[in-house]
Amino acid sequence: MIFLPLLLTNWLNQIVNSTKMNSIKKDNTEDKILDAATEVFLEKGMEGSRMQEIADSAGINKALLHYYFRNKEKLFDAILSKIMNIAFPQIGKVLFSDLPFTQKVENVIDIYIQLLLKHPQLPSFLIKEMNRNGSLLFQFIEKQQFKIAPIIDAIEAAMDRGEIIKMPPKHLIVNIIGLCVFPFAARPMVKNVACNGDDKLLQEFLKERKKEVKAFVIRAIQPQ
Amino acid sequence: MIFLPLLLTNWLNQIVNSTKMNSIKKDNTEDKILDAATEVFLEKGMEGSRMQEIADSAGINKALLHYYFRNKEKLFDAILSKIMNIAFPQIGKVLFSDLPFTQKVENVIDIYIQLLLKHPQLPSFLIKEMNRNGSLLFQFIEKQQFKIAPIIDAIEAAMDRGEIIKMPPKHLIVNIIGLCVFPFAARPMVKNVACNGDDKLLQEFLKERKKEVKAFVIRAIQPQ
DNA sequence: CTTAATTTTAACCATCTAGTTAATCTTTTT
DNA sequence: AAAAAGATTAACTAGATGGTTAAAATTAAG
Repeated sequence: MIFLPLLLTNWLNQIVNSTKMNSIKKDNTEDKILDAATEVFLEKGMEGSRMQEIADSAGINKALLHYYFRNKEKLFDAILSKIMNIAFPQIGKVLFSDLPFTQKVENVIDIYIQLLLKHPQLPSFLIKEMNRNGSLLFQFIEKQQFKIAPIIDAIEAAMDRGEIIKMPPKHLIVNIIGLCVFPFAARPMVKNVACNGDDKLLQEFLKERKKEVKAFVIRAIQPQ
Repeated sequence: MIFLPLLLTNWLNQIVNSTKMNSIKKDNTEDKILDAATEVFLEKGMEGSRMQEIADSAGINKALLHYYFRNKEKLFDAILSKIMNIAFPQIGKVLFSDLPFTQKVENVIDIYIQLLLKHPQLPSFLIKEMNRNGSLLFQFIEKQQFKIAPIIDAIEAAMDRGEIIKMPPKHLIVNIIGLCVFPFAARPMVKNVACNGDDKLLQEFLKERKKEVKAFVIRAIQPQ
């Protein structure tokens, strides 16, 4: 029975790595720019980033940035879809498999926190940008034809089957995402208040989240 | 028995209002500036805000801003402590009362979400600023002599008494705060994905959080 | 009422930053 | 090899923005 967790880990890494951003190092200039821009934008957001810093970070002249991407907005758009595709991984596969619902929930939490451990700046970046320009989200969600309805249907079906307790599905979704995402968004606070400002303790705490969030959610949704 | 919820509501409002920011409208310039600055900074953050906009919003000349507050940083610091004192309300009183622990948890959730309904920009503001300048938090927490240890002790005591299930106290704290805060931080997403972009639906959803978060947390921590 | 101190303003300055231009270096094509 | 196309650079421009200054308006003091 020991191979089961191994298999899960393996398959989980596949999903996460399929969306890795430091793709195969091409030495062509466009990719160098995109990689540098992704890093800087993720760290400082659209408004906090400087074209000069991105140029320096890519090891090129600032004018070359405008040669490849006409302006800052175009460059930002170019990396945004990349980032979005990382942030909204295809959890459909997990959700519409025929595992018990609680198992699906555990898998989703595993995938998400694994992803966040790899890209810890993602939540604060997205929160910053969506609050700066709400239509960003809207555009992306329309383009990706992302629909929440089937997820809600799946949750309601599980409730009807008595697999989990009844509650408004949207609140369940927000709860799960919030539990995964919040400590990463508020990392500096968690680090200072809960981990004495120690980076290693923080890292450990965030890794523990996988186990703790799963246990917490399961207790909250399992029928008595 | 009908007066009990009335009393609770009343007392809850007292706590929330004791930290209200639109204090008694004085017409002196300094307060006009502080009010305007608080609003603009909360909305757009330190870097996104413009001194000109704050001046306009306060109905004064830009130079007057520098007359009262030497520079942007000083002005920001002035409003930050104000905002911090709103964001970290004295939950000590609730936590160290002698109610059953689950009751304390419910009260804390009520207080927090009530506060967030009044100041919905708080979470995204704090996340933005703490990620921009981590030491902001650190300084404030040191100044306020905020200690997490007694809270953890109270939680552990409740666990030892068997009032709630055993789990790492820090994770419980992060879970509760995350469940309260996240949907406000990610408002634009919740609005678009869960509420069809409708503001009224969003408002209703956020109000429902009080009830839903309480029920969710209680189920997750109560002994079987 | 006059003078001094305080408050407010318009105009200005310095700096930062996105974006442009024209020239140079490199690669590809013929 | 010559010419053309593409990639890269240094130097520059325009506009925004934080901050200053000196004068004008207002209030307080004698």
